Amino acid sequence: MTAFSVANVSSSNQKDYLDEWEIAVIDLFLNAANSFGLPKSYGQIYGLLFCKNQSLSMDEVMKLLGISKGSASQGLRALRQLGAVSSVFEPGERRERFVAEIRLRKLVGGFLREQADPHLDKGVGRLKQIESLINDLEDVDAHKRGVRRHEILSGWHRQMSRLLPWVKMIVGKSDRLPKKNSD
Amino acid sequence: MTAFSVANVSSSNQKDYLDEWEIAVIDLFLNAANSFGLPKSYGQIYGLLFCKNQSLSMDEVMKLLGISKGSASQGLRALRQLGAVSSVFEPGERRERFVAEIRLRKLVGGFLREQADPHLDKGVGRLKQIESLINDLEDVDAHKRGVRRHEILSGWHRQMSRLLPWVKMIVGKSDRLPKKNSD
DNA sequence: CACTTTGTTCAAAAAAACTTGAACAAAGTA
DNA sequence: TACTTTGTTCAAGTTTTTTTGAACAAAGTG
Repeated sequence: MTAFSVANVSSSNQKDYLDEWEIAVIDLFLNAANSFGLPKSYGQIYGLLFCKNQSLSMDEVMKLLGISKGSASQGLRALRQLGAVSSVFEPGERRERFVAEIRLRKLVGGFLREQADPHLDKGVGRLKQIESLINDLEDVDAHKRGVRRHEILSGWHRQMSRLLPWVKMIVGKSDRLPKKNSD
Repeated sequence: MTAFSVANVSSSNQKDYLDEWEIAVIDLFLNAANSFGLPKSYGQIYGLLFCKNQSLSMDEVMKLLGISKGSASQGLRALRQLGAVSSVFEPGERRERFVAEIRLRKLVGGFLREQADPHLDKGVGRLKQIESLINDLEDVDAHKRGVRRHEILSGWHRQMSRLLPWVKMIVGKSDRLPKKNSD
């Protein structure tokens, strides 16, 4: 399981199996993706790229993780959209290759931009719609209750909007560790 | 749809249908629950309680939302566990009644406590396991790569741990709006 | 052009998550 | 004790989400 891992190298200087620790890391990201509401395969793909210190092609991702073409294609696209993965074109290589973004600030920023911001934006419209429904109420007490609820929701909305910039800010501080020689 | 809503009051001084704005608010929370990774029915239940200015029994929740006993029971339990709902016993009433927690600070705090904290805690163990797998590596370069990855993950873990207290703090500021007379 | 490689799409299959309701438990009442 | 009300549990059913893989498109090559 440990020992000289010399055999089993493919033509592209790349093992065709995963080390135990890599499997553990991939599983970590699988779970993380899950709890962020992303498909497991996205987590697996990100985890795999995170482990490697060189770019991988979609084909290699498929084979190493044992997932289908469709999953790999869609997962890589979504991860790129989130800013969690970027594609590189090695000179003289025809196919696209992928690397993981490892700056937490970028990962969090991308996630918030793609997931949180749209929700807050939709929230504005929803609140307006609710407000107008409440204004149609004729019963005075019912109206007052509605107005109060709308105020609370608006307050929450404002607070969440104020929170996000802070999150991006705080996560940004002291991101990378002091760079070691490796990589 | 608007007009004098006087008829249709049940024995407990409680309408047995929902106003349009209430339906809209419930739908808002349904969507919100969804994007926080909670079942839709939890969002509906919370939304319903949020709209009302008096406590509701499980039975009323079931009937107003048209959901099953099982969903209502499980949803209310989970929401109470999250601190989003609390139960009250009206004097002389035999059954439990429920009210929504509307302080954002409490809601966020409960969510983080129940969802984020456990993940961070599990993370500690996972990181240790990964570390030990990496220490088993014999190849020097593979080991260095592993160590580097472990360092990165540990850094992320530390950052997320630092972030949570800030979130609770920031959301706490200027929570409630200046209290109006209603309610 | 014919052929290969690379990547996308999407309908159908599989898996996961959620909801239901009947059986059960607990506790109050007569 | 027998009956009622209130609430829980969980296997089975339903819905939603995710994955698969075959068909297709795009682009390079000889």
